[in-house]
This record gives sequence, C-alpha cells and structure tokens, in this order.
Amino acid sequence: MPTQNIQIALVDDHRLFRSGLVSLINSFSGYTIMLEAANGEELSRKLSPKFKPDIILLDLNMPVMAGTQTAQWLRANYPDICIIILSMFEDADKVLNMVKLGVKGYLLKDAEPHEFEQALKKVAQGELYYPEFVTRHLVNNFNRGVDPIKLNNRELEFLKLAGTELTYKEIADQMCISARTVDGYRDQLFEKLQIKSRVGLVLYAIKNNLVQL
Amino acid sequence: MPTQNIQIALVDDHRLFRSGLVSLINSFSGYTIMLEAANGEELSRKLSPKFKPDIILLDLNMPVMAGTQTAQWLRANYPDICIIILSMFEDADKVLNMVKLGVKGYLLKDAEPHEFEQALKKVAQGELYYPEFVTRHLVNNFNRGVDPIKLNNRELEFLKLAGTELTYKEIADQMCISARTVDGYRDQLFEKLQIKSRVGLVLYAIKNNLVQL
DNA sequence: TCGGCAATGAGGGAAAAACCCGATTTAAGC
DNA sequence: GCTTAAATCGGGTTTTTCCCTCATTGCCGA
Repeated sequence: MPTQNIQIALVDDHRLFRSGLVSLINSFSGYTIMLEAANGEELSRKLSPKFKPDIILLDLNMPVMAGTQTAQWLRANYPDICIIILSMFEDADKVLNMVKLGVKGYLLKDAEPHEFEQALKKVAQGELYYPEFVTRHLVNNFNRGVDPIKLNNRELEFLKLAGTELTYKEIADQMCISARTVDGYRDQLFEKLQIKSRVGLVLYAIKNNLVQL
Repeated sequence: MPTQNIQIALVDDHRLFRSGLVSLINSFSGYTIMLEAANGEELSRKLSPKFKPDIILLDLNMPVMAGTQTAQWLRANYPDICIIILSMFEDADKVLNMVKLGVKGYLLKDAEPHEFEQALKKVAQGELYYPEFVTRHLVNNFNRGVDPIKLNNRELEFLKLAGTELTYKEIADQMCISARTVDGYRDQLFEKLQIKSRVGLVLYAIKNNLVQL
C-alpha cells in the first residue's frame, strides 16, 4: 500500500451519497477515487487484477448484491484490497461476521467526517479502525462461539415471501411445495434466527434487504 | 430570495451523508450551508425568524421527528422557506402529500449530482424542480381525490408496537387497554392503509420509520 | 452398502390473528 | 339540548399461525 495517493473505490447504491463522499474525500489529501459502483455486482464487473483500488468503502445495505456477499467475494478474489464497511446500523451479527471476514474498518453512516478521515488514514497505514461499538460487540461475544448464520437458497426464497402479506398457504403455492414444508422452513428459521413469530421473519428479511420497501 | 449566496439548511440523520453533501454543495458556487440538523426536532430548535435559510434540504426517512411531520411544521411556521425533499424511495403517497404541502423540489438519494445542482438552481430562482417520477405520480392521481392518510397518536403508538414481535394481547397490556380495543385499532388501520394482515402493519411501520431496525 | 443429512410432506391441537355482530362513554360543535 | 365523532370495550366465529411428533425420498461420503 502506497503512503500517498491512496486509490479508493466507493460502493453504495445512492448516487447522491456517493457524490457527497467523493467531494468529502477530495477535500482530504492523499486519496483518489478511482471507481464508483452502485452494488457488488457492478463492482465485480469493474474490478480487474490490473485495475483495483487500495481501499474499498462498502455499504452493507444494498439491494442487488448485498454488502456481506460482496465482502465475501472480495476476500476470495482480491484478498489484498482493504475493506472499510459503511453501514446504517450496528447489527451485532453483521459486525462480527465482517470482522471475522477481515475487514479493516467499520463505520456507521452517522460517523463524523473527522472519524471517517481517521479511518481512511489508519487503514491506509495498514492498521485497523474499529470504533467502540465494534470492540464492544467483540467483547460481548468473546466466549460464545458465534458461528455465522447461513441460510440456503430455499430458506432465502421463503424469507423473501415471508416479508410480504402472503399467508404461509399462499407462500407454499408460490414455492410449489406443501404447506407442511413451509411450516418446516418457518420453524427452522425461528430456531436459526432466534425469533418466534412471523413478524420476526419480516424484520429479519428487511434488515437483510430481502424485501424491497 | 437572493440570487447569489443562497443560505441552505441540511436535515438528515446521517452525519456522513450530511458532510458529504456539504462538500458537494461547497463545490458548487453561490451557496452557503448555514445549518445542519439530524432531525426535525433539532431543526426546530435551531431555527428562528432571524436565523433561517432560503432553502431546506429535508430527508423524509428520519427517526425522531419524521420528514413529513417536519415539512408540515415548516409550512406552518416558516412558510417562506423553500423545501427540497431528499428521499430514499419514490413512495406515491409521500410524493403527493409533499407536493400538496408545497415543497419546491423532490429528489431521490440516487439522483446524479448534476440533477441535484439543477434542483438547487431552479428552486433558488423561485421555480419548481419535479423529476419525471413526481409528475408521473401527479398524473396517475389526477382524478381520484387523494386525501392524505392521517394517523392519530394512539394509532401511531399501536403501530410502533405492531412492528415488534409482541402479540396483540401483549400490545394491549403495554397500552393499558383491552385486547378488543387493540383489535379495533388494527382493523381501523387495515382500512385506512389498505392492508389486510399484521405483516402489512409491520411493513408500513418500517416504511414510516416507526420502528428502529 | 450403510448411515447420515437435507429437502420434502403429514396429523393434530393450541394459540393468535382476522372478521363479524354489537355497545358505552366522553368530548366537541352547532 | 342534540348530533357527531372518537375512544373505549364485549362475545363469538373462522382462518392463520405456531408447536409438537413423525415418515418419505434421494443423495453423498465413509
């Protein structure tokens, strides 16, 4: 990683937010925005081994190819790029999963610009930037082995439909399976996600951008 | 409204987004950011007849005092301030309500910076800036009298709780009323909001920032 | 080949949600 | 005083959701 003229890529689905951040970063010195993308899919198309940034600023809450998925893809394909997460919420699961994945920084979208600059600087120097809430979640979960929640395609498909006003019967028809099987998926997710009602499914689906508001 | 050095206030709950937008606006010429606020409540505290901007950029999706409410308050107390809405989604109801309220512009957060600059310019010149989707919603609803959905405090209180995993019985206890009354609120909202299930309530509550994800 | 595991499906029953029928009280407006 | 509207509460019914136990199929790896 060079010590000046750090190359940065910006991945967020809101153009206005991206433009604002570009302006903000340009007001700092030593950084160049080399690439913008609205989602992970677009990012993956634009990246190549010969054209890649030092740091990627990655939004977690995106529709098409979500941030978590994008981060995993990046670790697998471009392990030398430093990732800084920009997220709306401090979701414990997401924080822990991203830290485990090796992201270098984690910022909330209501961070102060100075904190943002600090994060860029630290990460550019090869250090980590974890705010208080990240270390707090790390401490809280130090003992209990937190295995990341993995959902298969069928469960995701069900979850998307559970985030609508369809009844389980209607969901079953939609998925071309029996209502009993749908019951099974539901109970399975109740267990996995530690929730106990349809509302919990809806909230989870929304938090993970499985339903478009 | 002066033709140069337009005074702008920025209301959005994400500091990083605000900072970015400040940088972006500073890169234009003729504008000054005189005030930032994280929500309508903070804005109302900071404004005074002697200290008020020409234009307010207002986010609709805020926790504390939501954008719609803030916009109404502004029309009532500072009718001469021009409002430009910055929203995540093109929700037909919100668009129509805001237009009816007399906002001067309506932008999505994935607008291009050039579009954003155009909007500022037009509104500063005393004109309107309505993108295509706004006029489309206007046309679509030209005939049918769209009366804005008004919810009272009790309904809002109920709606917040309906956005959690509580059962209606538990919501009743929380609100210190009988389960029947809660049934009544529910059915009333089903009618008002044109939905037919608990899931619909949850989705509506989230869209209107009544529940914190 | 066998055992396990994932995806699928079934029966029955208790709880919650959704949909009817209503009612009383209270406060505001004319 | 009368009307209206809003907030509150009640009984009963049907549908949906939730919680058990269990069976079948097929595939994959030891």
